[in-house]
Amino acid sequence: MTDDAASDALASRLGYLVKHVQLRLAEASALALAPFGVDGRELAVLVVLAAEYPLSQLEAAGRLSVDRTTMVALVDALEEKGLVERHRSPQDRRKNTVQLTPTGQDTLRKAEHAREEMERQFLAPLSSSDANQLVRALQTLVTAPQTLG
Amino acid sequence: MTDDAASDALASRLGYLVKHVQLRLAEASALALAPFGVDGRELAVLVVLAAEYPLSQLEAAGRLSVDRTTMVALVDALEEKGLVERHRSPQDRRKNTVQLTPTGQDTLRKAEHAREEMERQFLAPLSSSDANQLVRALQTLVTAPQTLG
DNA sequence: GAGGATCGTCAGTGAAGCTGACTATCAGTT
DNA sequence: AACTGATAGTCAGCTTCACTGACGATCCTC
Repeated sequence: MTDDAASDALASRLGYLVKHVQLRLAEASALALAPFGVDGRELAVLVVLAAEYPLSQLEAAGRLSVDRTTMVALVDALEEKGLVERHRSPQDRRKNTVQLTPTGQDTLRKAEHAREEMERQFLAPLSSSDANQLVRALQTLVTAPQTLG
Repeated sequence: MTDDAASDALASRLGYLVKHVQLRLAEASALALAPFGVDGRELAVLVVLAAEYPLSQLEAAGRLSVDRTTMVALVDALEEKGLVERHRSPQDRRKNTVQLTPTGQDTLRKAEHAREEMERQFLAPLSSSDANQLVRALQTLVTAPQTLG
């Protein structure tokens, strides 16, 4: 009874729901990606680097909406693992072009496969049409113009 | 073209979507709650305390799935603002019962109203049936048993 | 009343992300 | 060609958040 009152009070709160979905997803992601030695953020970097070439660190940061100083640490980690290589751009020597090594491409392929399987399991409690609609709704919210104030 | 490739590669990633929805929501929430001097986490504490009384710090922490050491800091902040009061429980003197002050109840009422309006605006890009279904899907995912491994 | 568990508290730790400052480089102007 | 302003990468330092481990106070069971 009182439990229900508290549950109800939280269960409809968007902030609570999104935060906890995120926590659960992060946990499942860490577990699924652990065998490949990368985390979700690093894998996302590999994805954007593979999708477009060549990409500077700043451009990659822009694709992921992360700070350029954050990207430095991400590329550092990936480089130490031998998954990417930095090269000074000949066209603009301020920029680093970052490209995947063969190992990086291999890791990307396997880790992406594991991520897809993890997401499938994560969405398993939903019907496939509900799952699709969830993804579409999230895309809409992320893409929608910010209406602040 | 290449932009689309990168967008596509990210747009369907659940981790990316949920994380960025969470970031946007946190931003909107901070803006909406700023006038009341509380943040989303503090408001959630007020909600569970108002829904059930009396609640110890540990019980409140359990309702929100936060650590008890985190709850200490949250109650500290709320107490400093005069929104809650700690009282040693007479039944079990290890426990603090935490109750809302009149100011706390007033703040809760107003801030909850603002939060609801913020969520309405946040979900405005979706049809109302899509919004309802999104909330239901998130509830399902949060409630579903963890299938780790 | 002795031993083990529970609650609140605090100090320290780690991850994530930011700001600000610095260097190197580029582009446009004169 | 030199000067100016902007840009890319890097680094140090800071903030926030949440955790672990330890501690004292209190409770419960035997």
